[in-house]
Amino acid sequence: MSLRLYDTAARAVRDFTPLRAGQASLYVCGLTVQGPPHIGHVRAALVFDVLRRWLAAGGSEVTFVRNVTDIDDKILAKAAAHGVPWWAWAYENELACTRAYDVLGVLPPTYEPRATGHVPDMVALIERLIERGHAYAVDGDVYFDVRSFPDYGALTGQKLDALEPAADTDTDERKKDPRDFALWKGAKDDEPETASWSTPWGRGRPGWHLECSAMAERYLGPEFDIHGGGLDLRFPHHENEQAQSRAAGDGFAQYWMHNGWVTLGGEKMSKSLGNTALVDEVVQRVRPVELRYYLVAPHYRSTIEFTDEALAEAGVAYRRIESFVKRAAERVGADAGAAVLCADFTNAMDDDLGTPAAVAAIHETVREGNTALADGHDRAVAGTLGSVRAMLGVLGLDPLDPRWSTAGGDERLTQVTDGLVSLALEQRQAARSRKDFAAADAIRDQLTTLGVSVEDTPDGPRWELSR
RNA sequence: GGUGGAGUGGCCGAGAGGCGAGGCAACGGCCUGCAAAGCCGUCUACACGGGUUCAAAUCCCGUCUCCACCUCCA
Repeated sequence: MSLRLYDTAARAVRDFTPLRAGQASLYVCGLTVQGPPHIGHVRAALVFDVLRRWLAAGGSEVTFVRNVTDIDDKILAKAAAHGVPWWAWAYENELACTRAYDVLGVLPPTYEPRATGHVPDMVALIERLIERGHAYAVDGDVYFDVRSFPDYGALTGQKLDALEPAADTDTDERKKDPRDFALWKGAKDDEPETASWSTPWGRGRPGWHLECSAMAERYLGPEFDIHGGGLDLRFPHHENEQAQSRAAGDGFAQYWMHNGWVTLGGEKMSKSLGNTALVDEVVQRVRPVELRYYLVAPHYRSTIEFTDEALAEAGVAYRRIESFVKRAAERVGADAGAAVLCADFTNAMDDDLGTPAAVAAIHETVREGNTALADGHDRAVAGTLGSVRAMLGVLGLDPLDPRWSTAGGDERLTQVTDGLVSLALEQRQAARSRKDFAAADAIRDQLTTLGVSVEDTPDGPRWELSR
């Protein structure tokens, strides 16, 4: 089986056939950097990170572009409220987002363009749209003429006349149709000088949707394979992007993918509801790799209801896998065993990124590995270890990846600790061999109190810092 | 009003006409000096009411509940 993906535009799972064989081009809507990222924001990045890794694992050369929206109404408003320049506010939050992505092991995109750096591309696109009769300028604003484009609404199955007229746009009598949306917004007197650029229609700033069309074309060409983003972007954002680009003559995205929500208390995580869990906060409570497992294991199109219990459970499940990988690596070496993906895993991932079944395949291989470990079948241990690590790698969850290394401490201190614990364990082994179990257990209890958990294995005792 | 989703065992979470996903918890067993870890087993669920079918969690009709988008939004 080859890769099949759910295409929002087709409302069906379709075989993925890239425009250019052996290559895949992706454009994903990144964040509007108006505040620090929460779990929901980062889920979107994680979903497409897994897609990108899977495409690469299949041998594709992936070009992955994820934009940063660094100018918009909210950024301007929040920066003003905090008394800082809008560009400083945007950049500060962009850095916070980058840090959150990095903490969770999201690979950097091939390129990460910012809206403010692409005004000339946007102007050129607007000019094309005006020439083709799909846009018109009024008093420094430029609008897309939705009536001029019969396919408007195709992506999400909207009929123009059935759309609920929006209060703010409906009253604007300069527009030909209330649903016409802004390609370009003329500068207003109360907005900072630095937030406008000069254009043939006067000074102003980009409308939200335009940037993605312009940047996707610049980096990926007039048509590309996959466009992704959160569910809420389907309409109007993605609908408008598609309308602009196609009205301008571009083929644009061949597949549209949208990830589901992270909810809290049954509702979409959002600033306005105040029900957000910031990445920085959650990462204080659980290890980032466990948070990643939690967000990657459910199917990307399903809702994740964020609860501490579910998060803790994900941590336990992940540690089961991690524990096998570490014990197996100690036994046969980290790189023993070929990186073979199980057929179940591959089939699951090919079926619209079925991470739940893929994770189940990992757990089953772990069970085989544990059995091999107990039976002392080192070749089987090596085989399952190689396989498990390869599968985890696709999901960005390999515990042996240096990125997850918790070490980072003083190396000399680590050596001393290791020596001291070994010393204690030798004492304990001596007590055990003379059947003085009271003494042996006392040593183990003391170590436990200090946060060192001890377990006896056929290869002797092993220890690690408990969590 | 328009559009699109969801309701699964104690919990998380897949599946989408027949063959008990997987994980967590619980219980029983094996292993262990005792633990821990691990392994084996038990717990047979699909919102409700009808219908189609030899067979329905899965298809059809109806009902209820919840969520999302149509304004900024991952």
